[in-house]
Amino acid sequence: MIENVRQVVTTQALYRMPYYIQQLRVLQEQRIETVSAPKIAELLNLNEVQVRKDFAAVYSAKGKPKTGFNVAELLDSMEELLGYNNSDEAVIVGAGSLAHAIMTHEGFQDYGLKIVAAFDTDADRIGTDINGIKILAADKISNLCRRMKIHIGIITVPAYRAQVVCDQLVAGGVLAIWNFAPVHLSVPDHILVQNENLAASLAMLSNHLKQALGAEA
Amino acid sequence: MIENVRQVVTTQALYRMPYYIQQLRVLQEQRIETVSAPKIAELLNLNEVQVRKDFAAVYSAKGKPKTGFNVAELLDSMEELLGYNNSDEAVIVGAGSLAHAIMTHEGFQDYGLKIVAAFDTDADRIGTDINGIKILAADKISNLCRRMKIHIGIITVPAYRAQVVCDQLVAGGVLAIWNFAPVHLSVPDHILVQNENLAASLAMLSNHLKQALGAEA
DNA sequence: TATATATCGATATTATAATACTGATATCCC
DNA sequence: GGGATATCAGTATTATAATATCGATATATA
Repeated sequence: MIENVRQVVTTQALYRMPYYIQQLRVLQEQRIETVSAPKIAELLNLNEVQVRKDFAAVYSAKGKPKTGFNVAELLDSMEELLGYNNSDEAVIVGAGSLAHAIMTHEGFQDYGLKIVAAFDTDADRIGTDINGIKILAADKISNLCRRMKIHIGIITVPAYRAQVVCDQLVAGGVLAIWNFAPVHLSVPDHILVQNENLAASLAMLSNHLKQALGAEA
Repeated sequence: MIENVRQVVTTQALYRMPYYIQQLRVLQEQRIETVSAPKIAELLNLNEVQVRKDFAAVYSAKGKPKTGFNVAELLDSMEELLGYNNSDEAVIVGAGSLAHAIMTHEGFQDYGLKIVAAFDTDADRIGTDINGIKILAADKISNLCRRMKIHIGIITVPAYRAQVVCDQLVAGGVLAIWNFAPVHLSVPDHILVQNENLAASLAMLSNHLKQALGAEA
């Protein structure tokens, strides 16, 4: 039996990866070739050991005492891990202003996301296009996803529509869903739902403010 | 010495709150007056004990065996906790398409967020308005925040500008920052930075896909 | 060339969050 | 009215993630 030797990348570590990548790119622009875990930890306000472990999880080569890690190689393996090199095709459902923002956001191509179709139910929107991508009628979701072998669906519809849309995406063979609607979606076990919960973030802000202002009083 | 008896609300619990609220509202619309922890757990695909503990953390009254919790009261205390009732004023910096999406998103008022000013450096944008809110020159950030006693700053500028903007907000007395730029921001200890890390979410999706498609092959 | 030191990887410890378990109790149903 | 049972609250356990510690080693410096 072949054991998978490489350490598993934890959810939390994955969340930190984009920050490492961004920081490593800055260092690379400054022509800095090696960097130590403590240095990165200082820059990103993290714990040194945590950084070293995160690196170990994605970068099979070793760091050198007194020197640290090779910036270019680290960057490569992280970008590889996050799939920045091979692009995943996605569709987006709900062609409102949030969809517009996502579709015109240039960064996402660099991150390996390519939106190939958009859907809406609003007759006024169907047939128009955003950033060169045609907006199609929502009843074509499953069909198109299946035909084009789409694996990612992005949901930016209102809460009450989200589950229906989700079901259509799943029926179309989508394997991962990026959900911007503030609802829990029920899906089969093998499907990943990544919730972009803006309301939850706001909850954090609000709670912090309450504490901060309350303590003051 | 007075002890604070109420259980502290953990970060993770706060994240779940908006989902509870959404679900409770659905139940309320259906004229359902009480609900049990196991029922909510089933609907949101959570653990029953977790739900009960989350409830206990925000709702000082008790649930009843065999019956559960009062939907309306639970909802009230959660909305109170998250500050949905008293609205926090905020400014947004970087008037691009993401800012547009946030400013036109109607839900946020309900969540107690009121955006009162927008800033940009682009001369073409300054003086125009989004959704009735004037776009001002970015060099006025600190001043306006201080004058209007703004406590929340939203950052939607490109990565390389984010730290500068952040410093201006902090200088203006802002206490909490909602950061959509994919960079780590350095701030004094008492300031909360809530990162809306879209790149990290994408990383999750991508990683899941790699696993799912890899296993298949 | 010898010594000091920054950093490494590995292991141990601690903190935080999730889940399982247990006895008590309000409601339901016969 | 008297079980049967769903649910509760509280406590115990387990899982996960973060941090501290320690011996080993590559580089720098005297």
